[in-house]
Amino acid sequence: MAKQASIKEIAKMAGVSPGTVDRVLHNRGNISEKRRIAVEKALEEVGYKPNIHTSAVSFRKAVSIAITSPFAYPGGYWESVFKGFNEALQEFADINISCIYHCYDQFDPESCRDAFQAILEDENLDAVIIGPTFEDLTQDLCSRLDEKELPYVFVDSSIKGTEPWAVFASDQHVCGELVGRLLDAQDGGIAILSTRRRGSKRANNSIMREQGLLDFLKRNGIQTEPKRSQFSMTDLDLASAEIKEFFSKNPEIHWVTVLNSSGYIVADALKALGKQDVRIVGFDFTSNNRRCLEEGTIHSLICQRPVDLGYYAIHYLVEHFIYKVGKNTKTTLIPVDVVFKESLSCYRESSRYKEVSI
Amino acid sequence: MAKQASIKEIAKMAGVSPGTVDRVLHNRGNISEKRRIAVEKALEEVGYKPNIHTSAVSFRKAVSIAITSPFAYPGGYWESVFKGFNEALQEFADINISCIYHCYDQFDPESCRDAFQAILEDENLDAVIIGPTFEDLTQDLCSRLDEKELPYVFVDSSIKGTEPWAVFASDQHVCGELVGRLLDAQDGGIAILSTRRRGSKRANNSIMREQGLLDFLKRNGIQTEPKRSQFSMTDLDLASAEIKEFFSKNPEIHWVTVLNSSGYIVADALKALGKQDVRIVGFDFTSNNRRCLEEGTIHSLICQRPVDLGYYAIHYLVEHFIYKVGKNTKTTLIPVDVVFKESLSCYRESSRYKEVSI
DNA sequence: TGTAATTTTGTGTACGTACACAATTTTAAT
DNA sequence: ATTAAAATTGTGTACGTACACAAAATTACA
Repeated sequence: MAKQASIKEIAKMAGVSPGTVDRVLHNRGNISEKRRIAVEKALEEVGYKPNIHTSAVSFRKAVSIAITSPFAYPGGYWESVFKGFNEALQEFADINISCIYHCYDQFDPESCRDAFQAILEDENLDAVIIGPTFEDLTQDLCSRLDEKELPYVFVDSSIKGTEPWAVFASDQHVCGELVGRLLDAQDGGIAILSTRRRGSKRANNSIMREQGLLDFLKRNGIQTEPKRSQFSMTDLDLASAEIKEFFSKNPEIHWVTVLNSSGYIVADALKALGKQDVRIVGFDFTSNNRRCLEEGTIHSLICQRPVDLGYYAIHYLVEHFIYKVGKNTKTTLIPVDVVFKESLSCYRESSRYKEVSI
Repeated sequence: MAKQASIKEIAKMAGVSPGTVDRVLHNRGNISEKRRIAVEKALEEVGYKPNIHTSAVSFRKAVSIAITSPFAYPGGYWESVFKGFNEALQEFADINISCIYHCYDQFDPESCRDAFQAILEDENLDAVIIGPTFEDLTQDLCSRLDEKELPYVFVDSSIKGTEPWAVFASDQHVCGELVGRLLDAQDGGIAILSTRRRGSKRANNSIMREQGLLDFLKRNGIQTEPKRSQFSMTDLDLASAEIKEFFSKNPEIHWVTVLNSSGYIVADALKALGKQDVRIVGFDFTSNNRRCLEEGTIHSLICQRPVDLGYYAIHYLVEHFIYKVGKNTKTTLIPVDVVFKESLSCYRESSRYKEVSI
């Protein structure tokens, strides 16, 4: 644990003043070639790293971050992402950060357009966090942000044709393969049930999950195509009827997955029918899914650590503001968890673990 | 995001000097009742929280931490814990921390005694991190540390009859239940294989895991007791022979668990035999187990996030030194992960996620 | 060569906390 | 009431970085 060299020491080594070192560090220009090289040599020599604490102390600017994502419903996926935002903001309570939320209805492109417009009209922003849904709208937003040279990061998924500063997301193909592993199904008995979309395109995550599942089945010698069906996600009675009809028409189905957070709707419908010979693998640690896991009507949940997505997005931006690091696009792959009834009690959906009194 | 009040502002509110506020904050004494109450009222009123960054900057003491645990073998469990120590130390590179390792042979009480003795003789320590094995020796060490008023924390498991400042561990009973869930076995075909111990008592973690598994089986109506057998963990040829004999004598066994990190030994033995009709559920993301998961000879691994154990232990101590928080024993329950072949690629054994260039 | 403009470099202060030390007030003892 | 001792309170400086501003050096131009 050798003590870190300070700017002062670097200055002494290079035979310049601390101010000059600072100019090199922050590319502030107005510096002679000779000294710049001397300073860079000294920095290199001792492997200089700024002291995060004093950097943070000296960082007196206020930071304004806009956040746009689908609306966060209580107990839902995006609420967890928001929880992550707040956890990070709490950790950075010493720094003056203001977040402005511009949420949209993930089934209504118009509401998304409005949200993005509001962001583009805000002249006071330092960065944007995007939980994307509509590809074209998001591409448009991003190219405008590029013009304004405003950094933006994606959470949950990324959109092609954009230049984000960072992406925080899980590998959805792996999620799909895990579905296959967890269903542990025999040939011919598998169904993929999904929520009916009103007009809008199918979510990219869900497409990649399906591909992962199909690849798994192929690799493991399961030939029969999974059966597919849809159910309503707005009218629960209708959904229940649709699900009932599907299973009465397809009694050979014993393994089911729903590739978004709506697995609980199928679980509840089957529970009402008293049908217990179907294994359901669902997605996301939402309150409804949690309940079904507890009840035993959902076999397992594939979870994406949404809290971490939010936490790391804020963390990344703040660190980059403090350190004044330039753009260097990175994708952070967040691990995927498998949660069973048995591990419900110890699964903590927090970027920092909870403490328990003993 | 209301700006945090500073000590100066608190002082103004209470009509005292900043030094007086500091004395209240750190219980330095020598303060009149009247002012103490005034300051406490002001602190309460604004919900004062120290600025972690300036606290860290002002913290100029050197900290010395002793770490005692079983030896860390390459690719093994404790190596990951050590990785966590180093990750935290890197994060706190600004602070002058020195760690002294006193590792012992987890099968040799004498070596443990020596390690503990060395810790007790070190007059320069500020805290101790203990990865415990031998109950009686650890109890003895802890009571000596209590006498010296040295803080100590446990990682991996805790020892009863001690007064640690913190514990970082996973719920082993849950781990055992997960084994049951993952084996997904039928009555009568289950075996618990374990490594033969030379003299020493059985590890507490392993006992609790077994209890969790038995509880799961009972709850799920599996009546037959699992078969048990032991194999050598030092002589791999002997182990292989023992495992071969067990399975030839018990052909009905199709579901096997090894309740410590040695699952790969069984997996390799069965692979050599060409026996593929046995599902193995193992423990810990060690390099050997990882390989077997990849090969498909181990079905799934229950993993304890050892990196997090190390990371949080250091983190806890440093934060407590900086904040000068008093003893307030807490147990932090680290979640348990289930890793399959499919999720191998995205499982990151790090407290801070890795970045990937896109 | 002298002067102004420009570039380069150095200096000083702020951030909020911790703590040593100085200054002041209170208490005790005569 | 006086003085010493003790208790209380206030002041000042350090930590390492960031950045505004002052100072110095260099260049441009007459």
